[in-house]
Amino acid sequence: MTARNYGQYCGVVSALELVGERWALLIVRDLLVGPRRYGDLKKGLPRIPTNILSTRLKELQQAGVVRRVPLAHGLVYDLTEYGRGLEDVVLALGRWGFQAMGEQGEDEIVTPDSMTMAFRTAFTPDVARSQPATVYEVHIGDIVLTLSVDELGLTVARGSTTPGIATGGANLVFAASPRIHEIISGELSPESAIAGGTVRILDGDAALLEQFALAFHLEPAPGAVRAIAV
Amino acid sequence: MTARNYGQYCGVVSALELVGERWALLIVRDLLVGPRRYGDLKKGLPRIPTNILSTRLKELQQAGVVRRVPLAHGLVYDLTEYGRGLEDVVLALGRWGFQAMGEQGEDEIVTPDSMTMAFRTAFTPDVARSQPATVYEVHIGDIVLTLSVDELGLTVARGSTTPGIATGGANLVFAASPRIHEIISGELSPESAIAGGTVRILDGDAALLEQFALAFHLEPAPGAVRAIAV
DNA sequence: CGGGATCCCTTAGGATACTG
DNA sequence: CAGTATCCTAAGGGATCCCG
Repeated sequence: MTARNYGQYCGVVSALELVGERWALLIVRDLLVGPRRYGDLKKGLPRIPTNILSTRLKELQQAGVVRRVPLAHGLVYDLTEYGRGLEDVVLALGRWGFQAMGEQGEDEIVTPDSMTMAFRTAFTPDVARSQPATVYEVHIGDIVLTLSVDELGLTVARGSTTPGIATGGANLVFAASPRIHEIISGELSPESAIAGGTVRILDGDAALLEQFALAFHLEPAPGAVRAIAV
Repeated sequence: MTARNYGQYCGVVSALELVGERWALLIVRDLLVGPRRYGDLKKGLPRIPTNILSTRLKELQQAGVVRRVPLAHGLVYDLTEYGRGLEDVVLALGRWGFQAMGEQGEDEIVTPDSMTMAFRTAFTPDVARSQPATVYEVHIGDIVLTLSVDELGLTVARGSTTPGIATGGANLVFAASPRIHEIISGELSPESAIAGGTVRILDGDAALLEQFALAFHLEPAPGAVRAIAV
């Protein structure tokens, strides 16, 4: 344990000693969406070995980042207020990492929680404030997220808000491939996304996709590496 | 290599695959201060094994984060523009980790580069804008940093700007222990810091320490864990 | 079935020595 | 000074098993 300390009196080092181990920040990423059971976390991070998930959760508890909350039956893990302070870190990482995502790999999955945090990352409140309040229902594979944008900001909920009638709550319902990435980066315009089949409008006003592209936008950094050599 | 991939199409994952390995972000932290030679990096990160430093630098180059720059004699490592985009990540980590720093440990060192980034983290431009332009010269152990604050922001330089006459450039010159941490967190007021010996005014107007404490401030988060059990 | 604990094996990473 | 080359420990990966 002594050998694995960085040995510096520094904020960055303190942070890395608490959440710098493998998988730790991905657990935090999912918990930023909401409290999760052990099994939820495992489902959201399929490649994590169960012993690692177990030890990370213990470490995060000891660090005061995560808390076990007993439930009616079972229990959930939840971020403490202190742990919630990691949102800035996760969003900053997501923003920077967005540039290097490139195309979706064969073995790369997309999860509801990672998509939720991705939309939170891409959301630009300043732009959204000048828009009318809008509800988007986005389908990506079998993931359904409802994005509610208003002057207060963004709320992401899992599933459709109106399970019966599609247009009950959402102003725009659309299905997208993970190439929605290119809409958010601005590489693909909303029109050509619809034309090219990346986006399929299921209900509502297709013109709202323009508004969506403005509210959810991440500038690609110059010099970003698109393809990592393997 | 396949086993060490997180296997998710997600910005946070992409970022962690590029800079999430041990020591990587600390190398980036130091390079954010300026280009550094291999030996400089080693000096700034005394606990890093040389083979790890070597492989990290190669990985960071391949990721497009770091670039080798040949010099008149020798060479330096420098961040690419893309790598410089990690500043937000490092500052967010530093801000969050600041809460958990507590007292300086026996085996914990402070380096010029980590202090430089710490001041950049604690700097609050909004407050500083309402202050007159000021130059602080801070001595911490044998580290000397010159902090120039004006309406454009903060510039941190190593050493004294005026090697001959102490007051030539700096409005306030003071020596501080690493407990300067408590001034930045607000736990220790400037007056009591001087009274208690945490800060020793070497030159200039002692009242400027109040202004310093306002310009460099990090709010401690509630629920932060101060002492990590070992 | 949720919530882990245990096992074994591979490999990253720590310590040190050595070289162009 | 700027890195390789070793050797070795311990963290992480993968599968399986356990317990209420």
